[in-house]
Amino acid sequence: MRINKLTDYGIVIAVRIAHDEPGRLHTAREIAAATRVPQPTVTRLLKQLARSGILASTRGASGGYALAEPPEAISVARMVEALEGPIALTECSEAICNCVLEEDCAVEAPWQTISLAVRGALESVTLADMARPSLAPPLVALGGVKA
Amino acid sequence: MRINKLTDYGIVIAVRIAHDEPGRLHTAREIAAATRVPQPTVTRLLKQLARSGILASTRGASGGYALAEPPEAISVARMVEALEGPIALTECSEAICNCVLEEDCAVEAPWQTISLAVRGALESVTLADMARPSLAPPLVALGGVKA
DNA sequence: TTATATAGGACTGATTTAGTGCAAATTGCT
DNA sequence: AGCAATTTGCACTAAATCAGTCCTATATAA
Repeated sequence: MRINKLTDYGIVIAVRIAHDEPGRLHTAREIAAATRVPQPTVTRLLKQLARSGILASTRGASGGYALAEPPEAISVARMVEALEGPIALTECSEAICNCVLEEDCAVEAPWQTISLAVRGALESVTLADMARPSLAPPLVALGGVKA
Repeated sequence: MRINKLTDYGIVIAVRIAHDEPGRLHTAREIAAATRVPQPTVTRLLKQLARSGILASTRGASGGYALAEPPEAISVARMVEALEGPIALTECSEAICNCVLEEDCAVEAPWQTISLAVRGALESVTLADMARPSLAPPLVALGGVKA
């Protein structure tokens, strides 16, 4: 029930970029220094975020990375999916359930529902929300989702 | 972004017990045979569920396990917490954030909010819901939790 | 042409997870 | 009393995943 540490780092990195003025390029080295995440790891995460269209990369000298979209348009769900694949809490919540448990396993459908709800939670928080945590986050009083 | 396979098994096991008439005792061997989860693993999970008060155990010959409460009273969140500890998506969503990233890391608060929302989703589905998946689950149309 | 970046992949060590095994305690039955 | 079935608790091992590193190729500015 945890996201990867790498995913966590990736989001911290994206937040770091979102913090700065839009459009400005950030190099892997600069971000590594600022966030204290080891540089090779930063490099890898930046590549991955760029490949999935969240960051825009500019190659060559004086190149770097910038957000490909405004931070309000980038949800946490999207970043998680970019960094660690589709959000599925169990094997059975994926498209093809090939677990070997009892046939009337019966747990599949509820898990898909739960995954959807979790995904909704991650969907409703954006990079912009993460970048300014002093303000009240949008989900404040949300303890349950029943109602 | 996955729950442990063991947690998944644990829930399948609990559902299996919930399926049967209430109060009837189930041995580890019987459940292993029914669910196809290896018996030593079943044993361990049953112990863990019993220790956290979700199952009631009876020792000795003709002993076994039964639900300690009606299935409607046991949420998925509770089972997840019993089997793999508190629900915290990142280190920073825990009580004490001792990550070594930048000081103005700024990601802590939003993560706590997200964790809370995820917890809400897991809270709103009970063992009873898992046990009868043919009926429409309660969260059906829930795509986002913003409103 | 050179220095600075990203792009992509392969590789390694560490940590976690899944699964196993064994000795002790408890209870029912004969 | 003794035996068989069952839970309890801990320790151990093998496998998978994760975090982190390194190297080579490609692109661009000066």
